[in-house]
Formats: sequence, structure tokens, C-alpha cells
Amino acid sequence: MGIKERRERERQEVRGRILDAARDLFVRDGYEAVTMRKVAEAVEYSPTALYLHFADKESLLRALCDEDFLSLAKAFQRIAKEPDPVERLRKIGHAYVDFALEHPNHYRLMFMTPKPVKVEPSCGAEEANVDQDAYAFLRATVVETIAAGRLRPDLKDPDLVAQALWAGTHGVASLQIVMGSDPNMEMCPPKKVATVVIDAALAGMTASGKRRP
Amino acid sequence: MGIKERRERERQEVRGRILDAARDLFVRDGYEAVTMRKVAEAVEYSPTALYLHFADKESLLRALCDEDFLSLAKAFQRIAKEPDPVERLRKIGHAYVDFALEHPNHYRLMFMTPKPVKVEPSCGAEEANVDQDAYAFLRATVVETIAAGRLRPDLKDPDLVAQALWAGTHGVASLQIVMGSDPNMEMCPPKKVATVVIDAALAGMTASGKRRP
DNA sequence: TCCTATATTTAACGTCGTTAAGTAATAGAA
DNA sequence: TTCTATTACTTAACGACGTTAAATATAGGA
Repeated sequence: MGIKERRERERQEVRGRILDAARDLFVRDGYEAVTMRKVAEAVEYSPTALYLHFADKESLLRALCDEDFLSLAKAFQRIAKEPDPVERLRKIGHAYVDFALEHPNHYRLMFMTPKPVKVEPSCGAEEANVDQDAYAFLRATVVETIAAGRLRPDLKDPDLVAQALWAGTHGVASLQIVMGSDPNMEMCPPKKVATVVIDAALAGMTASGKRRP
Repeated sequence: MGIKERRERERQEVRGRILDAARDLFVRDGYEAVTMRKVAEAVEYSPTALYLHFADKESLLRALCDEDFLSLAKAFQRIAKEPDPVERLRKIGHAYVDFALEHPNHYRLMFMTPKPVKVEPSCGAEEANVDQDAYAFLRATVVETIAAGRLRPDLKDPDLVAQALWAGTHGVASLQIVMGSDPNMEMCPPKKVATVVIDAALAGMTASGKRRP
């Protein structure tokens, strides 16, 4: 009676092929190049067949996006072993910018595209899960930094601090993605900007105001 | 013989009405709500008439955008009277975030939308003009700050510093615009985040590492 | 075999940006 | 005034898009 299971397996297999094709188009040519018709052609189905697996184009791209959130969280996990929490924050910042610069199209979809109001019924990466949620990991590190008394005493809201650090690195990444290819604007190497932002922010936030050790 | 002039005047008048209509739609309903057909309907012309004034939709939106760059530069000009350059940087940062939060749709178009490769033949605000170019104003203030010996001695590239400060504030603004309405993400009040980012960045960059006076 | 559920396609709708061809208005020349 | 050339604008259409409804094929269970 494994026939129901086989059907489901085939179904997921097709779904996976659609996602792969969409990812290919997306990585190569960016958001606006991904059309339902082109994805369908790539997987050799009719355009309408995609709607058997995804409610609409938005859902398809969100599914791609969910995979990327997990991948970012995984990049953060490689930093978890750093013992010093402030150093960990620094490494998180650099890993974040690196991720954005290596996958600019994905980054655009993840963090630079306003999502429609449609409520997502909790996506793949459960919230507040440090292993799967990149923000939760950042926040937990901030909590640890505060607990260790390493931050200025007036900085006691972990979300505020986490979002400030996030904003700094997000600013570097997104500015580079948007302006990096603008001939009218001479942008500095983003990794150098990232270093300045991260170092300055951490120096300005830490209790002693001390610089990088 | 003022007939040629009258024609040109009428032409500019129509162009202005088109821009106004586009701006209305844009402010009210955002980027994707602006369609050539809707703009045309608003000004009571046929859709193709718009192409007598703008090469394509992109050019129309860019023309809107140019006006906003001037308006941002004007907001900065109101800060020029602050004597202390570091304080001026702080005020620039807050003015920037305020501008973004007050005109989120315009901000999206100005700084969050990758521009097509099409080379713009120098838009309305001439470059390197402190009166009309917001970045030039920021950079000039950074130059002044460096000249006054107020920054850490290793921070001597004004573009690097300016872009780091820009990134910080842009991060706050753009993150708020994208994530602010996401029910899955609890964002702190953006003005508070802006204060933390700006104060920390300036504290971490200034020579003495001293906090806000 | 027939029936039913599932998988997939064909055809179509309405919208979009944009272009080509046509038409009305108007200024200057005769 | 009448003719002509330029300018302003519209009508009609193309191709592409996301998406839906209806039709058709496929295959398992009776």
C-alpha cells in the first residue's frame, strides 16, 4: 500500500525540480527574470502545472527564500565556537556581509524586497531557534554580551542592540548591491566599509570603548 | 516670435502634470502601482502620449527620483549651520533616517532599487555640488571632521568614513521599510535604532572614543 | 471492465510596457 | 486664403506576463 507514498514522493520530486529551475534562473538573471513561464519551460511542464505545487509566483520565491534563511543560519553556526561574545559579534557581522555579497540576488529577495502582507504560516526555519534562525543567533549573542557586562550600561535591550548591529551590516551589503554598479557613484570596497562599520559600532557600544584587541 | 517658447512651455506643463500624477500614484500606492496606463488616465491622455515626454517608465520614475534627491539635499542644507562637525554628522544621520521614514516609497526607489545599467547622462543634481548632492555634503562634513583631528588617526579616507556612516543609517531605514510590517519580526522603533547606530558609530570613530557630550 | 481521483494541458482573460501607423491641429510659406 | 510641413496626440496592436476554468489524459481500485 506504499502507493500513496510513492505518489507523494513523485510530487515532492517535481516540486524540487521546479525549485531548482527557479533557483537557476534567479541566481543567473535575478528576480525579474524569473517568470512562471520560463520556469515551466525549464522543467518541461506547462506554466499552469506550477500552480499544482505553489499557490503563486510569490510562494515559489518564498520557498527559495526559506532555503536561504537556513543557509545563512548555517553560516552563523560555524561561528558559534568563538568563545568571546564580542568577537563573535564581529565575526557574525563579517559573515553576514560575505553572505550578502556572495548571493546578491538571494539577499535582495530575503532582505531588500518588501513582502506582501500575506501572513506566512511560520516558514521552514522556526522562530527563536538559534540553530535555524539567524536573527535568534545574533540576539542570543547580544544577550550573552550584555550578561558579560561588556556593553555600555545604557544598552540593555538586546533587540535594540541586535537590530542596530544588523542595520549596520545590512546597510553595507544592501548599499553595495544597489549602488555598486552605478557609474555615477564611487563605492569603496564593501569589505573595507564593513570593517569600519563593525569595528566602530562595537567600539562605540562596548563598555570600555576599547578598540579591537 | 515667442511661439516656439510657448510651445516649449506647454510641453513642460504637460510633462509636469504627468510627473505630478505619477507622484500621486507612487506616494499613495507604491512603486508597483504606478503603471503607464494609470498615469495616463490620471492626466487624461492616452497611454502612448507619455512616451512623448519620457523614454519609458523607468525614465519617468527616475525623473521623480531626481526631484527627491534635491529634496534630501535641501534637508541636509538646514543642518549646515551646526558648527561642530561631529554634531553635524549626527544630525545628518537623523535627518537621513527621518527622510526615509517620511517618504518610504521614494526612498525605496532612490536607494533600494537597483538601477538598470542605462547610463544616466548626469541627472538634475550635479555631482560634487554640496548644495544639491546629499552625498557630497556628507563627504565634505567628514573631510572637515578629519581635518579637525576629531577622528581616529587610522580613519583618513573620507569616502570610506562617509560610506560607513551612510551604510549605518541606510541600514536602519531600509530594514525598517522592508521588515517594519512583517508580523514575524518584532522591529524596535526605528528612531531608537538610529540613535544607537549613529551614536555608537560616531563614538567608535572619534579620536577620543568619547560619547555624546 | 467501469468508475473515480489525480495529474497535466489547452485555451483564455485581463493587465502590462511599448511600438507603428494613422489622424487632428497648427504654424509658416505661397 | 490655400497648401505644406511640423507637431501633438490617438487608435490599434504586439508580445509577455500571472493566473483561472475547463478539458483531457493517466492510473488505481471496484
